[in-house]
Amino acid sequence: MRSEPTPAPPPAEPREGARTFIELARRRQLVDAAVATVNEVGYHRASLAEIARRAQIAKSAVVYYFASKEGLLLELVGTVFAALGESVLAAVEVIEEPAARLRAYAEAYVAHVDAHRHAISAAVEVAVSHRTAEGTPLYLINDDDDTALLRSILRAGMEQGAFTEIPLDVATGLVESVLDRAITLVQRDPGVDLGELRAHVVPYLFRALGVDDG
Amino acid sequence: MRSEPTPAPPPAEPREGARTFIELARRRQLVDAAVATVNEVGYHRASLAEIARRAQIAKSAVVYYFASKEGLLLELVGTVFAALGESVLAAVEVIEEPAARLRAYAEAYVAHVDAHRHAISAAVEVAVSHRTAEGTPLYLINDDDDTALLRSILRAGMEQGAFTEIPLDVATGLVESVLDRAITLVQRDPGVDLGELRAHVVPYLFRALGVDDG
Amino acid sequence: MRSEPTPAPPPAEPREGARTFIELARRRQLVDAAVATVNEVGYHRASLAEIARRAQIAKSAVVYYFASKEGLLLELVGTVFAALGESVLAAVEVIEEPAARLRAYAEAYVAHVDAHRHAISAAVEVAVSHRTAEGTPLYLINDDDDTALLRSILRAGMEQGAFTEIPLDVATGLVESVLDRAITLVQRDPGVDLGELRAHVVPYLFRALGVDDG
Amino acid sequence: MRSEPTPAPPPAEPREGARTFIELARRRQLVDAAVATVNEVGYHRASLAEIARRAQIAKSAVVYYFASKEGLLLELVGTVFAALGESVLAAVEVIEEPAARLRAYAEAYVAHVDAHRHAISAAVEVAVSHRTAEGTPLYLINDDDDTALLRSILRAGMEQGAFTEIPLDVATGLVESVLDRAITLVQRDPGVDLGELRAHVVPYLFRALGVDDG
DNA sequence: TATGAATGAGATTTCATTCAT
DNA sequence: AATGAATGAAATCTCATTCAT
Repeated sequence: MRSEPTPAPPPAEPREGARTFIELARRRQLVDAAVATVNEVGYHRASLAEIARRAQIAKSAVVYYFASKEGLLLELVGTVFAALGESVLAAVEVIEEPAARLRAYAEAYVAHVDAHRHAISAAVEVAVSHRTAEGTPLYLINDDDDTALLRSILRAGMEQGAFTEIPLDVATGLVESVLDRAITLVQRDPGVDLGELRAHVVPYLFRALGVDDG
Repeated sequence: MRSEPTPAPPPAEPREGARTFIELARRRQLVDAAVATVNEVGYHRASLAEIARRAQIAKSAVVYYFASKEGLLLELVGTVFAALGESVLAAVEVIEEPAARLRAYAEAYVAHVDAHRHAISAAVEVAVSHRTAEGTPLYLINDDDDTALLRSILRAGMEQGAFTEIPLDVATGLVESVLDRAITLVQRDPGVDLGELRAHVVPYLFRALGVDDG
Repeated sequence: MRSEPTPAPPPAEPREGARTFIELARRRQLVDAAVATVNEVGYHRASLAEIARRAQIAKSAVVYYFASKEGLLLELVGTVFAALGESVLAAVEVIEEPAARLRAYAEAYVAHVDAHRHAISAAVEVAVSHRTAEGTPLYLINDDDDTALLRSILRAGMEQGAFTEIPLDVATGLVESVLDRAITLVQRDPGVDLGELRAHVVPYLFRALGVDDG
Repeated sequence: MRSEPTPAPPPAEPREGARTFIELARRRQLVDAAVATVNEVGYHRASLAEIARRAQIAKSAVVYYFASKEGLLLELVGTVFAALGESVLAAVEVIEEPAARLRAYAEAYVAHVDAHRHAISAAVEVAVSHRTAEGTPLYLINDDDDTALLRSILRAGMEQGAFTEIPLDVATGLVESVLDRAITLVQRDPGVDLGELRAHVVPYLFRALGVDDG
């Protein structure tokens, strides 16, 4: 009988595109539950069952909203780092002068980590631990995007003579490492007080980069 | 009524204490295989089967020598970080002056990471990803020991006025973060050239700590 | 105490009996989608979701119209084989003489398979693969009905001495097997050309049954 | 530490190559259990759990001996059809003349199906129902191999004028279809008596192929 | 000293079905 | 008339560990 196979229209279940209000709420709720789970039991014990239990929902509902566990984890990592990126961008974009931009960047970065420590901790642990089906770790995906802003600040500063000349990659990496100290601390102790770090990190960076902080 | 002279206890099971030569060789072989496995497939796919296959040994032999998978992983992390500690200690202990000691420490640290990148990468991934039965991550175990030497160098430098005054914890953490940039790099790309980093890391640290490097 | 005139019962649920036009259209649409799905991904991956996606309809609508997945599959198999039966019946019923009836039967059968290969392929795969809740395969249901016409032709032919004497069951089965070669071919390759088979199948059957095809 | 990753030696668990006696026994036992399961509940309800239950073994043991459920099924199909192939080959290879070879082929084929009806039924159902990960049905794999012998017999017979001239593909397919009637019968009723079929199938084929069976 | 065999717990994922709207 | 949301059952597979030898 008439059966001309139609070439598979988009799936009827929630994927991409227009999302219901309730769907968005559920997705947010599940990402939150995933953050909590990773923080409490660690990435590799954060099973769907554990996450679903914290969200008070059935395991299969997680798969209903995200196509797979990996889908949920990628959303977690994506949204958390996107938020961090937006924070620093908002702080930096209104400023012109390189040293001031670097200060704004660093302060916004550490402040954001301080304010969103649970989410950041979880996202970093996932990014470090998770591997895609082909074995690629997440931190290898979109590597440049994340550091592009910092790199551009440092480049401008060196070109204008405001910062000591150091190979751009080295400088970017070292500044990033210093800022990531905040992450390391909240990962080790979610209740840690970042006050002292926040007080000293900008002077430390300024000295390291030879900024004349008169 | 302890009168019957109890016969000497049976020779220790391959656990602690006196270890035969062959046993030590096997343990080293297994740690090597674990390092290779973690580097190739990542911590959370580094199963006993995968490790045993690389060691060309039976899965059950791993348990025979280490009692559990966790035993092997702890040994891996322990030996790798002990070796790093020994490298820096050897480099530092013949020197007196704080700035020179810091230079020696930093150079030895990065050189060791450079030379043992596979082992370091694996150990760090395990330390970050693994959790004990109680859920404790490995990087929380013996945390202070690892930084004690660096902390003492920095303390001395500040007391003598060679380094800028910064809260000791903050300073230690920031220096550590900078040095760990080497680890981040080899984790992202096992073939990376650390030359530029090694050339600039000490000047960077010296500036950051206000060392007068005349 | 039946005194209150009970109001007319609500219009029948979309089950049996009078069916609205839209309902019939939906059912046909869903059967078509099921045929396409089975052909594309095979019976045991032809899930409700997959079928509904091809019909551009919600999964739950399938259940709404057919009560269960099995209902849809039974309808698919039923309608497809009914159509085949009608084709051969129409071809045969205007003819009297056994050999001519057999020729008409065979030609109509293979022609129908040729013309409706997608539907036939799917129906056969479902009939072979599906089991009811009690474990009965579908090809065991209504077995005799399908072969009754062929059997009657052969019986008449043998009684009249037009066909070689063979036990009726054996003869019917062997003729059926030969005709089903057409189905096997379209199942293996939906694009196959049945021309050669159609040219040779009747002579082959006539020889096998000893028909004097002068 | 020393970690030159060795390029993954063969797995330590039972795969290919040298097989223990006990391993061979287990594999045979599991194939038998799979045959029984498929016959009793049908292909697509023949789960690992069901198979393991019949073999009185743990589910995971099935995966221990075959790498996956598919591995077991492929072995089932492979061994069953190999045995059928060997039966007919042994019957045919001592004979020269085409008509006699065809008779031997047909009789051996049906006799083997008769004698191994359970295994054949299960293998056919699996071959029809199973799809590989890419969606290919099993009956599309190695299609030619199975019919090569029959085809060569028919070709020789036609070249020598012993059989009616029919396109080789058509002839081979039709003979196969006729012989497969035996399979259809045992699939429909595992206890069926094939006596009548066996008595009439060769004369039927001989007539169909125009063999002068004086 | 070492291993092959076997297992049980748990992980992800699929899916038909239910139900309120 | 139709659907989105949600679920529970079951399926395959992974894996550390145990044990007799």
